Amino acid sequence: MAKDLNFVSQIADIESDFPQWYTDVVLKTKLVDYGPVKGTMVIRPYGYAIWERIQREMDDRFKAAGVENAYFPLLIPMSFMTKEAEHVEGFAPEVAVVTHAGGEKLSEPLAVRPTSETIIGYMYAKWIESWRDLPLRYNQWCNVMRWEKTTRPFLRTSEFLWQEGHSVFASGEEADAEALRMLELYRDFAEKILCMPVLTGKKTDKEKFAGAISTYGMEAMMHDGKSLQSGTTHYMGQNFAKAFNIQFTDKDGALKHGYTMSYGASTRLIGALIMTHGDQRGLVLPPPVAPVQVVIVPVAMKKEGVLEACKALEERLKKAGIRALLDDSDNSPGWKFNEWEMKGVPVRIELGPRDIESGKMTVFRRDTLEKGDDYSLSEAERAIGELLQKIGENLFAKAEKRMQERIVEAETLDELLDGVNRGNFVRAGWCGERSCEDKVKEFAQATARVIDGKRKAKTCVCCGKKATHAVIFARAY
RNA sequence: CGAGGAGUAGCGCAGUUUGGUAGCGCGCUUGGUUCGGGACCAAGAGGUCGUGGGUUCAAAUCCCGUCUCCUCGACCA
Repeated sequence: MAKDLNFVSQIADIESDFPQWYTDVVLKTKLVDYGPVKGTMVIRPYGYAIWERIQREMDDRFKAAGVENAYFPLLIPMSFMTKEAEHVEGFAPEVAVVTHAGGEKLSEPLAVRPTSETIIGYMYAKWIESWRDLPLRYNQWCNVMRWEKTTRPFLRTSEFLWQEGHSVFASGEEADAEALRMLELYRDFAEKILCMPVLTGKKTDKEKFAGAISTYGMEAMMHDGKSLQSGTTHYMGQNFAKAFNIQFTDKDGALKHGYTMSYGASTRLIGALIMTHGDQRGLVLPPPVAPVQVVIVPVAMKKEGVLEACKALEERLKKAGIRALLDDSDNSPGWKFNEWEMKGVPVRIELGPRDIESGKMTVFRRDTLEKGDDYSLSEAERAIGELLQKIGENLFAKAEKRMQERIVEAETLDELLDGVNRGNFVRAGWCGERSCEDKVKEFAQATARVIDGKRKAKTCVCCGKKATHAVIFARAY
């Protein structure tokens, strides 16, 4: 019989050793492996398939919003990086620079893009002449490089994949509205596709993007109560337009600078969904992004008719648009159960002689770990389709409930510290002063994640003066 | 970048204190029996001990350098 019933212990304990749990899960489920260069990751097929699902869903939404895809070069002249003062200050420490090529020293060093505002600004300046050229809204799917001190697969890697959208508008109001509109697009995506509740809102000046007027963020609560920024949008005003001479002749004949905004979401989203839904057995993948939505495990595979029935079921499900996979490998059924549970497949169908004889199938849900055997084989497409839907809704509801239960209020620094120590998000008043924000960080190792625009607060949690905003504070990844 | 830990077969580890033939479990290959929660038997393959140097008759083991990974801080999608 089972030799190693404790196989689950191969994964570190999710409650007491969450960071190690995360590392164990991403490696053991073959989402990623480490590359030979510090901080780089190889995204393996199972992980990349999730990214492809994310790309497709998000890209559809961008296109529906009127954004076009393009591609800009990886290498950026260093002189571009220095044109916007705050931008260069923010990114300089983490830029990788190419100094040699073709066996010779380059006359001008080239930055490996950490983000593409500068090179895109340069190109936009060439393309924009008239108000008729606006708004200009392009997006690119690409890799970027940021030389980070500490790295972790998906969460923070030296090189990562993302999309970056860059738009120019004739007015600041339009550009800022677009930043908010894209933030809502991200939220809708996170909720519907990743089944992940998020908090969205404006960032404090301390947390905003280098060179932006306003930064908006989408924050999600991870299993350990820490926050993960999962997407951001930025309104730059005319900062970049002036640095790169993005000008247009307006309807009134006057030459004006455009207003720019940008937005990005990265492979970090994969880390976010792992740390939102995962449990002690490993991954729990939301059906919309799961590379395999249904795994079919034959029982007593060699028995007459079993494999045939499994294959027929796989074909039917595929035809119904469900990503089904028949595992006809030589491993024992028990081994397959555990393996696919670790890999987070939302639904497992066990099909053996007993099921086939009675015209039923045994169905296991990854989210609740419940197993039912009263599913009619003849209605598999409908039943499984509905179940996948239900699983997605349940994952969202569970995560949403957990997050709401763990948003607490604080009026003093001690309460705030106590709140984050318990793994909560803490909503508190803030006077708007940088010094108070810094002090909160020093005192509680918590940062302002987003400004909660829907709530009011009376007094600043730090200095006790009149609060200008209610802010969500949390420890963050 | 600061503090701590770790690199020995694909994976997990022992061996290092006290230098002396490279070990174990799982996995892998082949054949057979199995299959309703990580099956069993038999036979096999697989390692420049992260890497560079040094000490020594002799280094996985001692010394110096260096690279990578993990955890915790400071910085970030």
